[in-house]
Amino acid sequence: MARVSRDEYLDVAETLFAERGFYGVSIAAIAADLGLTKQALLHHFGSKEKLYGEVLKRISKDFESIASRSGATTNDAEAGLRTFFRTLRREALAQTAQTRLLFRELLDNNQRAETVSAWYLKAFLENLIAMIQSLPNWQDGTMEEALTAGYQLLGAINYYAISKPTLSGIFGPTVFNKLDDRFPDQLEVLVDAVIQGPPKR
Amino acid sequence: MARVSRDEYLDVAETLFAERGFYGVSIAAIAADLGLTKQALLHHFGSKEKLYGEVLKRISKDFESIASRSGATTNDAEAGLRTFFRTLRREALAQTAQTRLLFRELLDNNQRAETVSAWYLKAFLENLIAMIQSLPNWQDGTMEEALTAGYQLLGAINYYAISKPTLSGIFGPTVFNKLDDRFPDQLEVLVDAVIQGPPKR
DNA sequence: TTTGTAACTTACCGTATGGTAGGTTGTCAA
DNA sequence: TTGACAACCTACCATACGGTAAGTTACAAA
Repeated sequence: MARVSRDEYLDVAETLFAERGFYGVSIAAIAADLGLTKQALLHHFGSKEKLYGEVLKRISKDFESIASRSGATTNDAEAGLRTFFRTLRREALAQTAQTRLLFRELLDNNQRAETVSAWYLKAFLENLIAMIQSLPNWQDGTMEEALTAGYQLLGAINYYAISKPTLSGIFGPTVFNKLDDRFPDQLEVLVDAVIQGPPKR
Repeated sequence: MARVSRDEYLDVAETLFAERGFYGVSIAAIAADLGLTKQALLHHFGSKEKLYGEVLKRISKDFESIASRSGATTNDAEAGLRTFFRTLRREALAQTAQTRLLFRELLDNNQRAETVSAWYLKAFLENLIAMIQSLPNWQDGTMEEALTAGYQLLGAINYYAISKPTLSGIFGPTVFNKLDDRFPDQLEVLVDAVIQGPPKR
């Protein structure tokens, strides 16, 4: 693999899959974006499904490194969690193609079996659970409560990350920029609320 | 339109579009699920795009009625907001096909222009902004801050609503049921945090 | 009893798709 | 200098797709 690097192939494929979904993109379209014929792509990756799988694998690796970089470094659990979600938000907004693609994966899941992303997601979520349960106020919180709390924050971040085109379309780019500006502080409010501990019964 | 009712057509189309996306479903597949040929579908709806549009229109109507039913009935803003999100959560989990389809719409948006959903979404979000800004502690909060806060809560709810297959797959249905059980209380924690007012600067 | 019409059907058609077969070309180690 | 191989290419194929055309059937109003 030489004239065009492997990462370039995957970059283009990732962007297009993220934008239009697996069925919405033809290998010919991806190849055309690279200035190649579709047979070049098939030569390198064997099939469309395998190419898609490679894209997912790479995202999975990227995510692992983000998770490990931002988590567990400090022994102050509260600060660690705050940093974790701050990093996650930054990354989700910076890598929108990846975020979109993972969303599609979440939506399709049941269809294309043997989902690559499920495996890394499991590790990711287990790490998140551990971080929350190590908070001072969460000592008697169950694992399910911790996951629920963490997952709600993930949703808040990711949902917003994929909504840029829609929100910009509805309210205009000026308003959207202000949203971007306010987002971190508002997120901090929710993270703080989680840090207070699980809901009382 | 008689032997099969219009709503049945739309039910099946909605389910399949939600499950596999616009490009992932053929009109022949939808027709087969109804025990018809694809030409019957084309006869009624003209084209695949128009059928899809009809599905979106119906969802849009459903959502409007939910929004109007659950909002603004009371003059206690706090209680109103709590009810609003509680209803939203219940509805998102009950109508997963609709939730999934709207998610896909959010992801595709830029592609198929003239998005039907954007219009109803605008009204929906403006209503949400108004509800938050009418909270006692939000009197000096900007519209962008209110939207950010509301959108984060929407994200928390919707993201979870489409994650059932994945979470069940990763942690098993038993754990997932516990999550379902804990979700409302944890959501209340976040709603409470929002009710406290916008983040201080 | 006829006539109109809605709800379908079978028979096609052009196009796009994923994938195969079999070259051609450039590079680089032996 | 040659041989091998990776990185492409053109040509082709079977299938599936969205959509059109031209019926057929059932039924209800005139």
